[in-house]
Amino acid sequence: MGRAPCCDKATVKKGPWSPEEDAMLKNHIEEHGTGGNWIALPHKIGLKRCGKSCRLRWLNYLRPNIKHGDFTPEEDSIICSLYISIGSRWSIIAAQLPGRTDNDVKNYWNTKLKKRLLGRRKDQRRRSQSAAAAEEMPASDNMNDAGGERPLSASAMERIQLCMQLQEELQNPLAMHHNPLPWQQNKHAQSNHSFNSNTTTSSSSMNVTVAEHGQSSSLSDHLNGQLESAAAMASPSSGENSNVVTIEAELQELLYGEGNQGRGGAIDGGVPQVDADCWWSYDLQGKQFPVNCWDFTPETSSVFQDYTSVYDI
DNA sequence: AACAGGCACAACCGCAAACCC
DNA sequence: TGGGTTTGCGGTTGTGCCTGT
Repeated sequence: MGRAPCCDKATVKKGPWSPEEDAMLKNHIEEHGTGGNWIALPHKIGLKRCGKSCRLRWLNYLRPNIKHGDFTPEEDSIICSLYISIGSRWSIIAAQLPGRTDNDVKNYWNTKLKKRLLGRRKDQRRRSQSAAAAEEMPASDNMNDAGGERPLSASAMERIQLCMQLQEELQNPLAMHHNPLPWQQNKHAQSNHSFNSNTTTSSSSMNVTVAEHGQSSSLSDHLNGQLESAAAMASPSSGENSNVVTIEAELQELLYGEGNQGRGGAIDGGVPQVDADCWWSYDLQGKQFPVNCWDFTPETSSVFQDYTSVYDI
């Protein structure tokens, strides 16, 4: 017995929405609301669409106040800083951008921002192919004794890579001249951004504060230490698991860690940083957002080793 | 001019959480 | 409290347009 389908796939229409379908859905929702049941809605108005499809169409396209078109540098900055902080929590990131949907933000990140930040489009393909080839190698070639471990998620890999690049930029600010990070393009913006979620999650009391600060060596030094350790870990002479776990713990602590809350996981040197005492506070009607949301778990350590090798760390 | 590959965006899929009875 | 249903989310895919060769 599998999971029951949410709709009858045989009779449900798929693919792009026609203007007529849009009009039907929009008119109905504007007049009657969703009725609290997306599954029943298409049947009610005679649309041959899955309820989920209707919901998505409404939220991402038909809903009032949806903003289409180019993202502003401020929005770029918000997306980048939040992505580095919390990863691919697109709905949360989108909640900080009035009129933007999670799908919009996700697409924008995947097609533009990511490439702009990483700045290694061509190179990346070659490397990811190498990584893919490496994944296909027998477990004994590719994994440590633990075996059968899950690979890092793509977003975790990206965040590692972004942190790596960030570290490089902090070491050599001039290197950013040709490919500045969005927040660096925006040097003259106000020194503090305070975002309040008041859009799609209007009941949310989530607050994220991102500030720009002057250059400081603390994070740069700290990152240096982490990355040197990572390089040492990746070298053939130091493949012990205990080292790997230590690196992970330190990296995690540096970026998100419990013991680090006093300094708020701050990122200095012109990079948006989250507010000190509670670098990422999230309280949605009493629900606490997990602080350590980077899926960089001890069980992924061997893959981290692979990563450091593939990316020439 | 024709073709191939890249890119951007919309839409779909499957899973897990939330909700309801 | 447990099971079924619905919703929300993130990842992935499909498709049309653009660009380079």
